[in-house]
Amino acid sequence: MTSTRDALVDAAADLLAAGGPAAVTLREVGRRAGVSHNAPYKHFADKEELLAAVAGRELTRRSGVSREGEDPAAALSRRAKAYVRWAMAYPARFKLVFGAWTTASAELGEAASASRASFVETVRAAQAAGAAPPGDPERVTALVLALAHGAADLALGGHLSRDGKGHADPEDLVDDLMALLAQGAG
Amino acid sequence: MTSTRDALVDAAADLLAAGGPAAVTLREVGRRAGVSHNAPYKHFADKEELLAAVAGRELTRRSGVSREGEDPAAALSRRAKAYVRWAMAYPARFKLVFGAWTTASAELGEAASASRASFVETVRAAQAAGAAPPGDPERVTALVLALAHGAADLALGGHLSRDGKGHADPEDLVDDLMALLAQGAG
DNA sequence: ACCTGAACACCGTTCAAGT
DNA sequence: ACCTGAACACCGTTCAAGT
Repeated sequence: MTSTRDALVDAAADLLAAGGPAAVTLREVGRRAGVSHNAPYKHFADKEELLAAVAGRELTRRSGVSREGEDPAAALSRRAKAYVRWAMAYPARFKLVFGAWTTASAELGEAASASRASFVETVRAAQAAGAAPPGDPERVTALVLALAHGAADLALGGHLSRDGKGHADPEDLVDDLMALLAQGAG
Repeated sequence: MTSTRDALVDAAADLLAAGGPAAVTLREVGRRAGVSHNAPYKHFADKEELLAAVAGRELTRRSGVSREGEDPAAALSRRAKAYVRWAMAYPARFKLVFGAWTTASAELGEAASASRASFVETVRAAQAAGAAPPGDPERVTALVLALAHGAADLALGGHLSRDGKGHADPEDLVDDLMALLAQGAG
C-alpha cells in the first residue's frame, strides 16, 4: 500500500535509471504511477522537488554501513571504492545527487551530512592506525572524496585513459591515493 | 566578417555563460545571430553538434601554455590550480566540456588529446625533478586531473566543506595532493 | 549553398473544476 | 485533501518552399 507520493518517486527513479534525466518527464511519471500528468503538483512544488526526493532517498539508502573490526586502512579503501563503483553503476543517480540544488531539501541535506560524517570517522580511524597522514580529518576526507568523485566523473565521460596508454580505471586511482596517504603517514 | 556559423557558436557560448545549459535554445541562438530559429540546422546536424563546437572551441583556447624555465613542481601545481580556477569561473563550460558526448566531434577529441598530452609532459618534468613519484606519467597525470576535477565539481555543487569545519577549497586540496606527491617521490 | 515560415509532437506549469 | 482535463507558452526538429 504505497502512497501516491511514493509511487511518483519510484516512477521517477525508474525513468532516471532507464533513460537518463531527459527521460524523466512529469507526464510519464504520472502515467506510470497511474495518475494524471499533473497530479505530481499536489505532492511536489515542481519537477526539481520531485528529483530532490529521488536523490534524498538514494542517499539515505546508500548510507555507509560500518563493519566491526575491519582494518582501518582497508575500510577507507573499501569505502572510497564503493563510492566509485556506485557512481559507475548508477551514473544518472550519481550526477543527480551531486548536482547543484536550488531547492534545499531537508532530507537531501541531512542524508548528505550523515553520509559525510560516517566517512570522516573512517578517515579518523585510518589516521589513528597510521594509514593516513595526520591533520584535520575533515580535510583528508575531502581529499579522498574529491579524488573518488573526479575519477568516477571523468571515467563516466570517457575522459580517463582514452588512448590505451597509462590505462587506469577509477579504482586504480583510489589505490594510488591510498598508497600516497600511507606513505605520507609514515 | 564572421560567418553565420561563427555567429551561432558565439551566441550559444554567450547564452551558456549567462544562463546555463537551459538558456541555450536554438530559437534564441538564431535570434542573436540574426537568422531564423532553424538556420542552425544548415550548419549543425542538431543541438548537440552546436554544443560540441562550443566545447571544442573552449578547449582549444584554453590549451596549456608552457613557460620557459619554470620550476617543474611549481608548474604542475600551477596547471592543476589553473584547471580548478577555470572550472569555478566558467562552470557551465566546464560541465559541457567534460560531459558524456554521443557526438564524436573531431575538434573536441583533438583538443582534448593535445591538452592532456601537454599536461603529461608537465608531470614528466616534475617526476624528473623529484617532485612526483616515479611510474607511468600518464597515470600520475590521471591522478592529478581526477583530484582537480573532483574538487572543482564537488565545490560547484556546494558539497565541499558545507559546515565550516575542515574548510578546504579546491585549490587547498590540490596543495595537499602536491605535498603527498613530493613526499612519495622522496 | 543557405535561409525562411509553417507545422508537428513534445514539454513544464497553471487553472478552473470535480469528489 | 487529492485529482482531472483543458489550456498556455514554450521547446527541438522536419519539411516544403524560396533565393
